[in-house]
Amino acid sequence: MNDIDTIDRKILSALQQDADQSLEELGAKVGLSRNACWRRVRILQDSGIIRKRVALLDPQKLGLGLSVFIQVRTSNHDPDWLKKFARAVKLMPEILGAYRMTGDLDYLIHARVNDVQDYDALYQRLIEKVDLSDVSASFVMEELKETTELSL
Amino acid sequence: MNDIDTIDRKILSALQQDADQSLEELGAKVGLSRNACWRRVRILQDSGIIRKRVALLDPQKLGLGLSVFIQVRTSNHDPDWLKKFARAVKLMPEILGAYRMTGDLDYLIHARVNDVQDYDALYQRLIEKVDLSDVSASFVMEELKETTELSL
DNA sequence: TAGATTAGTGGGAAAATTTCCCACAATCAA
DNA sequence: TTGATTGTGGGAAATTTTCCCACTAATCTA
Repeated sequence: MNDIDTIDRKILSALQQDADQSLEELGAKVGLSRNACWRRVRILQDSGIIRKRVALLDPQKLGLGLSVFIQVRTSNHDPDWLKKFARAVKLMPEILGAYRMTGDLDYLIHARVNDVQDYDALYQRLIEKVDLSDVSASFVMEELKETTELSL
Repeated sequence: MNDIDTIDRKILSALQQDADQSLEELGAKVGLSRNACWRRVRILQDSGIIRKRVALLDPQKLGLGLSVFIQVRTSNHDPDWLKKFARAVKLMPEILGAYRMTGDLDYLIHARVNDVQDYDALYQRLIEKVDLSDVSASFVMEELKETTELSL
């Protein structure tokens, strides 16, 4: 319920970068004792501001070196179609993000695959599950930035 | 160096969902003893397949409810421009991703801000740092899927 | 201003967890 | 059959978490 202050922001920032620190370390970093720090972290977790802690893997090393954004336009706009589309998207693990957008494109999908062949396979699987009138892909040539850290 | 087997994949999958489990728990989940599991996790970390562990925060609760994709075209293609653009993008914490793309758009930026006003502020800051000939934004109306979990 | 409330501090400590080591068993390839 | 790999379980020191408590400093409220 309560608002976040500067120290909380420091804690969150540190944990966004590395969730493996001990409370001792984290406390030192934000200028708080182990105990005071622990209490704040617990509150941040209970409030849901810290959603969870996860491991981030290296896409290259797992053969997912190709990042692709897929722009989707559809003529079909009934709610049933959307439900089916959402389900399909959730079941395909190569798809990391899927968004309904403003503007001229209807949906934007972010996926990670190994290569163009795999992209094509993904594309085929997708259009066989839901009908899409207009699909176009742009591949990522260079990743200038990619982070999970939110601005605080 | 070595290849990843089914058990490794199970470990990675579990840690992508929740990095807070004890080795005991994790071992039970993947059908391994605490010790065997610990050894594998250490190897996965040392090999860099597990890049790091981080806390994921709730964007809504932090006043970052608006997700936006910014399509950028530029007439300027000299390497100096790119360097400046990359630096600008890295310094702006609202920008979560920035990619050089194939296709008709040159760059794609993913950002999170509070509202349209804040988007505009971000836009102003961006174009004052680097000159962009053609910028257009699409806002996310609905998040069908958003995950950091890579397909294994 | 006095009193109450809200943090923070440091000490303490049980419990849990991590991070190894070891001996031994099972499997597989040379 | 031997050696290499990888598992198991036991053990245990070291570290960390997760509280409690008493006390203090700062702040806000009546």
